[in-house]
Amino acid sequence: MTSLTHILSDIVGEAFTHAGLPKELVQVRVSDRPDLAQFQCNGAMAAAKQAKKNPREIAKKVCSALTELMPGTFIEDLDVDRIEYVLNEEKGSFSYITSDPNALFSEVTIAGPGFINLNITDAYLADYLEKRENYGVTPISPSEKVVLDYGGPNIAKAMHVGHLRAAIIGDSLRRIMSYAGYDVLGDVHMGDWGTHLGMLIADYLREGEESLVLDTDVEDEASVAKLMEDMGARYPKASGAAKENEDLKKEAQETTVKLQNKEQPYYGIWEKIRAVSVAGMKKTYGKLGVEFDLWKGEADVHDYIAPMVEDMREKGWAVESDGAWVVPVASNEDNKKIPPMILYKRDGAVMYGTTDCATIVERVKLYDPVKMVYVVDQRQSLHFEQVFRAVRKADIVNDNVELTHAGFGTMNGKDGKPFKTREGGVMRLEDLIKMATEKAEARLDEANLASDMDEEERGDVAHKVAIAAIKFADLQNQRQADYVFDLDRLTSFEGKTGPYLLYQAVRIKSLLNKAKDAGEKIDGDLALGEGDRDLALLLTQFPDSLQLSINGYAPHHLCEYLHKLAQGFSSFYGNCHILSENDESLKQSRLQLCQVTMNQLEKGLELLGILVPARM
RNA sequence: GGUCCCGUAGCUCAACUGGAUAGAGCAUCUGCCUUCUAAGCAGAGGGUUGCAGGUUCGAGUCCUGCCGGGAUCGCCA
Repeated sequence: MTSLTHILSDIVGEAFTHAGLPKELVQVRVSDRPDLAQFQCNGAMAAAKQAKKNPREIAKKVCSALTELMPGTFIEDLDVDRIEYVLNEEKGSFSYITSDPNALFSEVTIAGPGFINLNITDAYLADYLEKRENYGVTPISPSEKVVLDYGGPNIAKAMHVGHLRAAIIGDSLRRIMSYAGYDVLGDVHMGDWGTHLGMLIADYLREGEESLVLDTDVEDEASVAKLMEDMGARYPKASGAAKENEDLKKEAQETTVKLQNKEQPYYGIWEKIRAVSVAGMKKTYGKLGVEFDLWKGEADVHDYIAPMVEDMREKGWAVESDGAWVVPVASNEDNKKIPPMILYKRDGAVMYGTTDCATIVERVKLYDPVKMVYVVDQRQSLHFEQVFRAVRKADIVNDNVELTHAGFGTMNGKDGKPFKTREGGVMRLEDLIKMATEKAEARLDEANLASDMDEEERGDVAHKVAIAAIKFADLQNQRQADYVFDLDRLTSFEGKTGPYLLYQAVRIKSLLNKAKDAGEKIDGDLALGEGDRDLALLLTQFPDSLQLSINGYAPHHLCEYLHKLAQGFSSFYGNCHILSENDESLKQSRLQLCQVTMNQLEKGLELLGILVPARM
């Protein structure tokens, strides 16, 4: 990224080197005291700590070095001692101020225990914004292959709100990383090979109702929905029965083993169940606007399992234990108990750890990624710890490949317990989207905004608003922490919400359209004044928010930034004349600022998986 | 019981990994639609960051001990 803070960090870093200080300590960032400065660098204090010296003295040396490095930046050479004497009374700290329009810094100040505060000139700020391509986002080079795993819905089950977070966070990370130059493959990685299917297939066969499955037409939406409905009702019944009855449980386990051995008729029924489920899943993910590059499942790696386990046995990594085949992954250095990872259960069936390992085998073979990232519920952290240890132990991946479980917190209800509907069940994703869409439609009608829209546009706008509300409400939360699922919040359109961001983008669109209708070209230079500076400064922070999001697999940083930007624009919009501005060059400059803001908002929202309607 | 995570405004959440005066939204209150979309703007009130110590120029953030909540601990995923 060549964000403004990176450029400033490089410059101040040079000054550090010049002053004989380690430049790694330099990280210029947006000041958290905007009343004092635009940017700050805390490196002098860190350097002082290392060298056991006075941080203000260090900061002075850095400022002197800055002057030497950038003659012309300052009106005259920085005589630190004199300036301190001169300006001390004025500002309570010493600083250097220039009015040179070609300068980069307009003010450099040392404050408090040793903060180096930096202000840049409006001219440099304008120049930066005009010349930066992609808003300062520079794609990594060379590109790196990344596999992102963020699906995980089980086939034969309706998708519910529990699948929301993985989908939304993962899809956003896919978009963000892709934009930042990574070669990303998003994999839905469905649960299609587990015991729940043995249970379900056994139930169909016992009841003699397998034709319900086999006669379903994958092409026909109603037919698909009907089977999904049937399976959705059947599974809890079968699962409950198996818990009560040992024979049924055994039957389900045996069926699972037969299925995993691809025996008929089990495998044939399964194939149909999977095809139907995928059709249903694609529809739901489609409504959410969540996309995948790979529609793979656990079953797809089945053929990798036997050779993988064989290899592990030969090399002694896999051992027999209580009738099962396991990989011991505990280590002496552990201060916690890590159970061995089970490859084959006593009954011969595989577990999801087995398929997860085999999936890594396949991913290495087919894609050879440098990162594999799992966006999966935090509660599975032990599982991933086991899997990662097992594949490293067995040399399936080498040490420079990153394996990350980017876990997310549980979605709780208002009572602090995992979210349940009033009926005690889980809320379906389809129902959630429907509720939000209806609410958005009502809002359109209420504001009389849709009166001149046709039915299609009205539906499209309502859908975009609904998805924006749901996604933004989720994405703005820090990934790791549990959070409260609040239907009112998820379908709220005011305040810090997705629709608020859409609204700001739409207002700019509308304004720019008006400008174009009036014959404006929107290609003028930026000439920043008092009213424009805050917005312009905000616009430089986009790449930083992306970088933070990538580093932490945490899209909420981007959300935070976009919300600030939208607020900044809204404030600008309320306080400044744009189309009605009499000063022609100022008008042009402001239109330009609007254009950049709009582009960035729209791009940023797109990276969150949110689309902006033409109007709302 | 072992291990791990969490505790920030009435509520829901941030705080760029140790920085300055802890920020947003909702809710409450006060203004603003006769100029570009009021899904908006300007402003007010609201905090002992669970408690008690410690580390240092400096702690919501790090270390210790409590209190409270949650997750997880071999044949489910």
